[in-house]
Amino acid sequence: MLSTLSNMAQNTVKLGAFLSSARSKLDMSLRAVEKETGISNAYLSQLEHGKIKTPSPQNLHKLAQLYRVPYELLMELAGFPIPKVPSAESQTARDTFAARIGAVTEEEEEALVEYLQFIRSRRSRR
Amino acid sequence: MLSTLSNMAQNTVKLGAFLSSARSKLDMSLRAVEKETGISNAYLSQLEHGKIKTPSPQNLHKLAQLYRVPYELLMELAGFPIPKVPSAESQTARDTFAARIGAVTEEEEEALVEYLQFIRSRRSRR
DNA sequence: TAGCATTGCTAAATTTGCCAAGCAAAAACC
DNA sequence: GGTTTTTGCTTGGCAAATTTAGCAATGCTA
Repeated sequence: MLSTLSNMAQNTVKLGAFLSSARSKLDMSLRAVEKETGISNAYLSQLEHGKIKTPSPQNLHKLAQLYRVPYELLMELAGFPIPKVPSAESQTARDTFAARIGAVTEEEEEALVEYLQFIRSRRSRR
Repeated sequence: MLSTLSNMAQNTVKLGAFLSSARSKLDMSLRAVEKETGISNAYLSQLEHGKIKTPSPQNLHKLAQLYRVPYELLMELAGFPIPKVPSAESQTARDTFAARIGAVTEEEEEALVEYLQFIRSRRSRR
C-alpha cells in the first residue's frame, strides 16, 4: 500500500520532469504551449511540478503530439494501465530511451551498439 | 465544434451501453461489480447511463478485466485517444534496435545519449 | 531608465469524477 | 401476507482536475 502510494507519487514527478524537459527541448514557454494545446499555463505548471495525479488522456495526447513523444509513454508515466502488457518495466525503460534517442540512422545504430559494448567491456575489465 | 460535442455525448452513451451489456452478460448486479472492482455502485450506474464524460483509465481497466473485454476498446468508447499501431517498418526498426541494445542502466543510457550527440555534432561540423 | 511584454507560478473559482447515504421497487424468504 | 434482502438509482458532498485572475521577477525596447 505504501509502495503503491509511493509509486503514484513517483509517477507524477516522473511525468512532470519529462514534460518539463520535453518543453525545454523545444524552447517553448508555458504560454506558448497553452496556445498550441488549449491547456492553461497554470495547469501545465502544476503538471510539471507533479501536482496532478490523474491528468486526462486527452490532455496527455495533446502534449504528446506537440512535444512529438509517444502518447503511450506519457500514459505510462502518468501511471495509467497501458494497452499492451509486455514487461512494463523494460518497456518503459525502452520507450523513455527510444524517446530520448529518437530516430537513428543505421550508421548511428552501429556506432551506439559498438560504444555500448566498449563501455561494458571496459567496466568488466576492472 | 457542435459535432465534437455531439461525438463526446455519443461516446459516453456508447460506453455506457457497452458496459451495461457486458455486465448483463455476466449476470452481475451493480453491487457485485462494486465488490469485485471497488468502484461504487452509484458511479457504475452513472457510467452506464452516460453521465460521466471522463472516467479514469484505472477504472476502465478494472472493468475491462472483470468483463473480459479489451481495455483499449473501453478507452476508445470513452473517447480517449488510443495509441496508433506504429507502421510495421518503424516498429521493426525500433524492435531490432531495442533487441540489439537490450536493457541498459541509467549510466549507460546517459553515455549513449551523449555519444549520439557527439557523433551528430561531429558530422554537422564538417 | 521607464514602460511594456513575457514568464513561471500560486490562490481562488469553477467544473467534474467519484462516493456515502438513502429511497423506492422488486425479489426472496418464512 | 409480512418481513427482509437485493437492486438500481438519485442526491448531496468531497476532493481532484482544470481554468481564471493576478503577482513578482525578468526581459525587451525606445
